[in-house]
Amino acid sequence: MKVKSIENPSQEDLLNILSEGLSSEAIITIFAHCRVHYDGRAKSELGNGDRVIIIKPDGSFLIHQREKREPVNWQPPGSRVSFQVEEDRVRIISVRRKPRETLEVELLKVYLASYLQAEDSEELTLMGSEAEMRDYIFENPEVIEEGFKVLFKEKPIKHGIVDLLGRDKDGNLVVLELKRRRADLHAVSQLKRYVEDLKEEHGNVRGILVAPSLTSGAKKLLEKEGLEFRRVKPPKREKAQRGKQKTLDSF
Amino acid sequence: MKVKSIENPSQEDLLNILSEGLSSEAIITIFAHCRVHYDGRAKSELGNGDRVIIIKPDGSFLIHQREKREPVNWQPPGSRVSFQVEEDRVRIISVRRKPRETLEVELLKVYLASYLQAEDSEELTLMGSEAEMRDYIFENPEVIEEGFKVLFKEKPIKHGIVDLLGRDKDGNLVVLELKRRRADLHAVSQLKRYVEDLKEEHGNVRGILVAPSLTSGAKKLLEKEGLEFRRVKPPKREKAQRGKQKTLDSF
DNA sequence: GCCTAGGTCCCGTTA
DNA sequence: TAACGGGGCCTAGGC
Repeated sequence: MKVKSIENPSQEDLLNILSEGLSSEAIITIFAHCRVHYDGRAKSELGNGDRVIIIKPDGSFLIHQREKREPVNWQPPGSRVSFQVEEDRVRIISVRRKPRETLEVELLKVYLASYLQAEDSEELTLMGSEAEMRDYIFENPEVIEEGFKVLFKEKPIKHGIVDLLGRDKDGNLVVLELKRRRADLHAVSQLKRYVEDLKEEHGNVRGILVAPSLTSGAKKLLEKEGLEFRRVKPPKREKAQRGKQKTLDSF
Repeated sequence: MKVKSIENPSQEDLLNILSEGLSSEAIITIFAHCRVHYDGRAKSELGNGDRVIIIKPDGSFLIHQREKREPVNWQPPGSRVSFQVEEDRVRIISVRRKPRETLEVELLKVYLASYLQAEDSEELTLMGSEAEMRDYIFENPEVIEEGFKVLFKEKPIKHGIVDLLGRDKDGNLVVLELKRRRADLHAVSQLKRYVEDLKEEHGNVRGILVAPSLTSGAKKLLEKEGLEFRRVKPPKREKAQRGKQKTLDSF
């Protein structure tokens, strides 16, 4: 039986769903009027209301209100679930170690208890990421400028990791910072950090921000710092297997 | 009737749940074997598998696999849901405008269709945020150092917005960058940007990173740049109503 | 485990 | 609306 659900379950029904769901590695979903307490990296309280609660077999724990994409409270994968039974109510507790965090849901009224023994071996294939942009430029360095050659992908330097490092036709070192979406002040600061880092050991170093567009503030700071911009949109292409080759030569 | 659920629903049952759920502003939850297509800021494909699908009345749309805290596919609040009926299957489509994004779920087999007319007026109260840290320092500037005085909270400068701006006992301008958790390279770059910005118009400017700890790389860069560190942990205290007072004086 | 950085980030706030 | 920065961010990839 792949799925099980009980509307307005008795306490016994609820405990059965929870035990069976947990032991069979199912995804458990509960509709309930509840209250939530969290303490860990931060601390929170949520008063009584109707929510959707999801417990996954990897320990992920989600509590959703009727709005927003984000769960109002949660626990990340690896957390351990248990439950406490009191006279008239059930408490679900999830504990994470390192950092220590506890999430406690007090179930005041359960409208629906259910689980699904999900079989799913598929993984998402995503197109249009920064990683694809990087591979695209690696293979087509001329989209940056004529004569540009890539030396390194994901190259660790003194303070950080550069997306792409290469040389222009005049032999200058060139740092590329890629953004899949509109680049902001943060992106410029990041690029500036890399350029200053490399300038300490090499002569002239150019920094180019590569993105579909720039925020107004990013443009101002970029120009003030003598950095450059190239407009490139992330390609939405099927990805072939990407080789791990990272270096062409010492520089 | 606050909740409704049907196991292994017929196509008619399923369409009823969807229509009723959407029109009554309920949270809809479906257990289904499905396939998913997304196109928008990026593009993705997800092959057949069992998932939990949640549709909220604000347009939020979540598709969860059996692992991870994050939905494998989603649509943010404000998206518009519709469905298409074919001979043997139902397709749920969610469209967002600005940017244009579409999410399409092909339901191959539905194990459970349900909705909850959730009533919930409670909001989360969170303790231990950076905002609380800021207020704490604003009220207790001596935790930074003896003689330190705050001038501005959340002060916009030329390139960015400074968390706290003040003066030390010698009259030097002091920029504080706060982090509620261990500060990294990014935080140092951010602080450096603010300090360089203010140095252009004021004489000596000190930059202090205020956080519970530092990453190794952040420490190295901080020292190299002549910036400082103060160890402060975010307070987990109940928040009173926070005044909006931001400035004490021109500087 | 720590560090570094991306994300279809989401989200709130402000000009 | 765009811009800016926080987040209990989460997640992936190195080391």
